Amino acid sequence: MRKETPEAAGEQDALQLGELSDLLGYVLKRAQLKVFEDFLRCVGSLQLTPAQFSVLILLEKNPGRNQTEIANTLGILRPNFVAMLDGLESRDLCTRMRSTSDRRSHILVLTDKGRAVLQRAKKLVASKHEARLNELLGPTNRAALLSMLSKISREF
Amino acid sequence: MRKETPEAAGEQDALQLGELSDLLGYVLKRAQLKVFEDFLRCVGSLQLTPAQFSVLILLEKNPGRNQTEIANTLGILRPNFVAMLDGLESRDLCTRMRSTSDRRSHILVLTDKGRAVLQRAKKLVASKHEARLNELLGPTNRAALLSMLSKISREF
DNA sequence: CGAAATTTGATATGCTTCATAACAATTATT
DNA sequence: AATAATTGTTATGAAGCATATCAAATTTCG
Repeated sequence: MRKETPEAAGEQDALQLGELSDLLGYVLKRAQLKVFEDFLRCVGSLQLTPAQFSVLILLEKNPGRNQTEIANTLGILRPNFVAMLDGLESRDLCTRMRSTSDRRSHILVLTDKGRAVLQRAKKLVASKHEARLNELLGPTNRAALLSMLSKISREF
Repeated sequence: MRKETPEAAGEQDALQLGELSDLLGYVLKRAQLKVFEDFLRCVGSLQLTPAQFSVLILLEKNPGRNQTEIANTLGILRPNFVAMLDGLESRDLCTRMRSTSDRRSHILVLTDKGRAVLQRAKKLVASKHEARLNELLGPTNRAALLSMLSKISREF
């Protein structure tokens, strides 16, 4: 077994990233993977993925909405949202209720358990996940980062 | 057909994102999708995905490396890199050459066509893709954004 | 040296995400 | 009333991502 250093398995010398280090999309993707990874570490004990967490947050802030509305604002396609809701509903985190005004649509509501899990998740995210980012970047930089990313999401 | 405004299909009022707008992972993912989308618009005429583009860049800056080394630095698992290389090789953009020093490994080399396509891709990326980002953020902000994202990739 | 362990590229496989077409039930349009 | 559109759903396929396994080649080390 050749093991020169504890890490760097497979490379003898570090490779040159070249213009990749200046390619925003590349750095963005790498950072996003890291952040999601840490999210799962922090909130994984509640068995919540980032996508599921985002759904619960939206249900809490927007009561009375149906599947299409929630899915659309999250960029989830309606067909793919069905299985996702099945999962949340089977764990009793939310419920589909037939709308009385439009019997085609399902109004989505958080259950008490869903609300409780969401509160715990929010605390984990704030105290572990976002806190670690704050420590790494500092509050000012973190705010600037969020602002620029939001701008890209909206206007790019 | 009820069509109040040209856009916003499916929602009557915009939903509240709530704490999602302050969740770095959420904003990061949305921004990343937008950037990749634009990358494909700009360089799609060359039939290059972001991942393929990153491979070609790495091959150019790191001649004489094998599949494991290239895949590892890009975070691609070796099994998944095989089909990717098959695609690039079938389009005559790169070649696998058996190493003379280690007959297990394949040295990856850019073909002339691969080099030419890469140059054209780089120009498209610089003149259309990154230029648009520069216009949106400004050079200073863009540099700060890159710096913070790199820091997250490395140290988070 | 020579047996055992490791590495490399590859195949098979499964899971998750993402995208499209189509359908029944219901509602809106005209 | 007839037609079109919307909602949730199913089926389906492509793409990304992960693991186990394999043969060939190399390295390690008794």
